Amino acid sequence: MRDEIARSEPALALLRWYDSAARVLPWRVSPADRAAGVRPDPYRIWLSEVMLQQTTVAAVKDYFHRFTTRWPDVQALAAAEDAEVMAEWAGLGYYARARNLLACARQVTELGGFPDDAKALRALPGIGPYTSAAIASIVWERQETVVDGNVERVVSRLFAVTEPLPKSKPKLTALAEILTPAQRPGDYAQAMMDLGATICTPRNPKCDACPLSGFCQAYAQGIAASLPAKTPKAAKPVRRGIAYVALREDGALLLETRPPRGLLGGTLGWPGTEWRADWTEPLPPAPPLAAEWQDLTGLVRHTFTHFHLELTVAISRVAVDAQPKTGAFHPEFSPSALPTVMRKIWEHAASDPLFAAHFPR
DNA sequence: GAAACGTGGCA
DNA sequence: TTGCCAAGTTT
Repeated sequence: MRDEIARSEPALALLRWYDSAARVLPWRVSPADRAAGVRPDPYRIWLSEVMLQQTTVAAVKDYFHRFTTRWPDVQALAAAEDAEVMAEWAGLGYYARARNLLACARQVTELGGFPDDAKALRALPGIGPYTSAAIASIVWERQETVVDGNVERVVSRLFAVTEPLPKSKPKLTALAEILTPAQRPGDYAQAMMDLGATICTPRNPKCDACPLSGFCQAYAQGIAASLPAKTPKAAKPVRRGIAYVALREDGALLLETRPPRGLLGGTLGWPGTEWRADWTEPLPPAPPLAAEWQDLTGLVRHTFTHFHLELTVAISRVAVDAQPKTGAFHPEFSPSALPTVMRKIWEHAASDPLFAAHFPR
């Protein structure tokens, strides 16, 4: 029991800090409102947590607003078309999240609501160890421990864990679980993440302003900024390919929905060659229809998680009766419905005189 | 366990 | 310009 109390000291200090310093976020219930009995909306917490996976708060905010405006509850989202959700997600990245989001919404609707424990949440598509703990603690006040990048950083510093990630992950998780209080586990989880985002930052941590500095072994040793250590990542290879942008005489553009799995799975894009690292000169063309293709000067560059991409863009204007081998002509087209790499290709093509008349900038 | 999976901001 | 980093999950 004495150990329990001792362990809870950092948690209590953190919660005191959170009560006065909690960030205001569109999906969050303030600590004061939470204390008054306001329960967060599981739909909004779930949606925000999925959007926030490997993604900054700044990048998420507009998407969260558009999603909740268009689909105010999980039943509305469950009834949406796949293509509508993919288009609304376009630009946010990690598109498996959008596919799993919709699958999850449909399962939850079938179940009649979100499960109220971590294990059942964990069984849903797109919900892993982190997200299940986040929803269970924040929404349902379960004593579950969230372990995200923030928590890994905070805990590795508190206990001066010098072993590099990802090998140290089990140790960090165990330490984080010890810290988690039985009271206010949801506010505690959010406080840990706020602390990591605003005070215990990756670079130049603000230890002078940290409510936990008195408990922090890395601070005491003067090594906070160097933690957590991480195993170096492999260098990114370069892949190359050709993208084809066909403009029909009536203004329609040739697009295809990519296969439902893998890179950019289920998103809209321009037809093209494969993106290969073992390219030969010149790259064998693979146009989606027979036409006079004009190679644009310059390259479209884009970097994914594990490779750099350099694309040549070929454009053509085709007759209204043109029959593509792949994809379909879209009379209505918005660049915002494209993932970023495809939007870059569009920007490149639209700047060419052949297209510029149709799409004044 | 390792690799695949996006994007934008920052030093 | 380049590499690191952000509220991870799936296979």
